[in-house]
Amino acid sequence: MPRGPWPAPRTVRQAAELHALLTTSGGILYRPYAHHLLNSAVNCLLPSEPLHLRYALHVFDRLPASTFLLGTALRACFRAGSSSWGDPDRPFLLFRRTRRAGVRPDAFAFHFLFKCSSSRPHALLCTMLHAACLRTMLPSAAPFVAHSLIHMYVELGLAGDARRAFDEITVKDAVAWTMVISGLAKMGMLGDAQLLLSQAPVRDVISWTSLIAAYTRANRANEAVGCFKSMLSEGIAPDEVTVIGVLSACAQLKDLELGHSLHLLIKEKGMLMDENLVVALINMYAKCGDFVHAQQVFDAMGRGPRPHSWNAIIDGYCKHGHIDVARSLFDQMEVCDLITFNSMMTGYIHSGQLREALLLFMNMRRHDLRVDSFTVVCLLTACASLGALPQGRALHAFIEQRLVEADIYLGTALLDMYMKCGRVDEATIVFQRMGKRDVHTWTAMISGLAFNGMGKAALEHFYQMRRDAVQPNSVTYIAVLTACSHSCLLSEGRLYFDEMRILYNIHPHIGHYGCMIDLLGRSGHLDEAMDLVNTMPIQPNAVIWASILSACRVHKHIDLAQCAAEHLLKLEPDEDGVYVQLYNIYIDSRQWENASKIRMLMEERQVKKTAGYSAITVAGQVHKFVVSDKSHPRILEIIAMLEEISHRLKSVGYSPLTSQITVDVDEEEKEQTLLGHSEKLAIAFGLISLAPNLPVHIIKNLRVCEDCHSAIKLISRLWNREIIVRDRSRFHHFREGKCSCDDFW
DNA sequence: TTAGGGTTAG
Repeated sequence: MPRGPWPAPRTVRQAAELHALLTTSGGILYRPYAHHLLNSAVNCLLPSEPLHLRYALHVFDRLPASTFLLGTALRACFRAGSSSWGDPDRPFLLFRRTRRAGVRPDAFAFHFLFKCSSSRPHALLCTMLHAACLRTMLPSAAPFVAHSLIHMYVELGLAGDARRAFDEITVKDAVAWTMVISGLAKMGMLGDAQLLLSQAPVRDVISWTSLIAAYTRANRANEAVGCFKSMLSEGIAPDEVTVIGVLSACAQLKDLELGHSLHLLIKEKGMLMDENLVVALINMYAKCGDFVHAQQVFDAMGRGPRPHSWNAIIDGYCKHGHIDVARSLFDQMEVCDLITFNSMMTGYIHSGQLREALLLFMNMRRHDLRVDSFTVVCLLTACASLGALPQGRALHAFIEQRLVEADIYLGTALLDMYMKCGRVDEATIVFQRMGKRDVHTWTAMISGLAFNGMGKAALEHFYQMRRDAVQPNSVTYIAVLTACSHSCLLSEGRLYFDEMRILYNIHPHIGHYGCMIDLLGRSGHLDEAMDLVNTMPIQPNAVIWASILSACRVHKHIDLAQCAAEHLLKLEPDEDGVYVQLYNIYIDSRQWENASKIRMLMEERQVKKTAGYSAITVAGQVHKFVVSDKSHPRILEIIAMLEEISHRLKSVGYSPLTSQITVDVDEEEKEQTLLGHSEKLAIAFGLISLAPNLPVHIIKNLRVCEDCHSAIKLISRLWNREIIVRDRSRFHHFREGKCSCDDFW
């Protein structure tokens, strides 16, 4: 054992040698110098293996308790705690043991205890440590203790406690101000953070930056940019982190001009282009649709092995519909992560390529990626638009088994899936079980009820939403007005259409006008509907003229129908639906000549009729039928069932609506054509293959024809079967001879 | 032995 000063160890090996000396040479341990040496040994050991740290703590256990060593040991625990092998209880056990030995903890001990507690969600423990600290010392006496105390409460999301800890400090230093402001901002208490910022004696780059980032995270990009401007006007220079936050706000606002000027600022100031800044820049350019610059930054900096910048540009391409470019980048990636897959899958889903999305999902396993709630939300969205109920249910089971953490997005996507599959009861159960509901959740519920023809229930949910103090937004009002129009609730619709402006300052856009015009048209107030078309501040679009056209058909208003059709044919000359609607109107009113003119016009313009189909899922397999389809392997049984249907329908006085068929064939053949409609084939197949207690669930790409609608009502009664048909724009729930749409669709 | 802010997917 050398007598002179022993050099502080620099390597694990030197530290181990020192440990050996310290533990074998007895008396030296009691000299303060040994404590310093031990301390530097721990510094060497900390970033190395868990075994070394355990050894160091083992040595602490055998040393006589001292304030100094407690601090060092707690620091060791804290450093270890950030890795997976740290024992979370150790610091608190150490603290208790030393206190029992009569040792008074000092500021450093409390500092590290608070730091250790930040990662443990244990509010009571924190309060007890806080109280112990106050009994021993004043946090203000050592500013860093006050800082770590605030930090601890912030990390645990305890805003009130963080604020109290701050208020307790008698002499508040600049860091304490910054910490409480950034902490409140991080917890989403933006109003409080903003107020404190205005009261702070010094506002530095960090407090401004945290507020900017928090506004951006809360989707309040305008306010984030506002903060940035105030910060500049106070003469505070932004740094890299500030710029990242503002770039993200620019991406949200699609403010390319500001984004580009920030890029210039980065170059001018020679800011460090680290990965985070590169990601933020690429994201800004890509979200603004400036792929020339996005690609430039990406090619210069982002093509590294790590996926973050790839993710930013891939998501940008997906969001702008350039799925193929995104996919080609995706295929070039060496390392993908969950975000890459989720972005790509979302891209595919939004562009309607559901199969590709599901293939990617299958691929995730090969990359050893665990599915998370984002992924499940993507898949549920796909199930919802496909109407894939069994697959959606499988995902629900996956959630119930807690294989993925459920959050508010997941709950909303799940209830939306059930709604879009026509399962109002299951959607309602999901809704009722959700602990937290935001405006999206309520809107999904209201719009789901609306499309399923339960307008009154939708409005009841709207009242309840407001009772729960959730503010409706523009989309909520679309759902509310849809509920009114699908259930013909005219006076309610009028009320809400006016109310949204007065109560919430939401100005109606084309979608709201569309719902209102649809509602007026359906209720037979075609003049009023046309008044609104003529007086609204926006040019009417195809959806609006299509509503007028359908209302004209129901209310037999030929002249107006012609006018609406003319507008539609100008706006969407290739859309077959318009021709078909107008054609049917002429047929209904027996204007054969006009009808054949429409037919000729279609031929002339080479407009092709979209092939109608109906799909039904049996035992996880989707069966798709087109009109007069003979391709199904069980076609003989299906035909036999169709004959039975025809026979039983006629026995209760039903006569097929053959007037809709204009082809010059005999009545028998017309009946056969109607019987071969895809929805009837799908229902016949459902009746022969599904258990009698299961509802028959059909998904159709076009509107249900009138003959099928009447026939299905009767089938539901005769077979005592619930039949659900999702058509192009709504749901029909057939039960006991009635339909939820009240024959209005 | 002591301190604060951040990006990409629904």
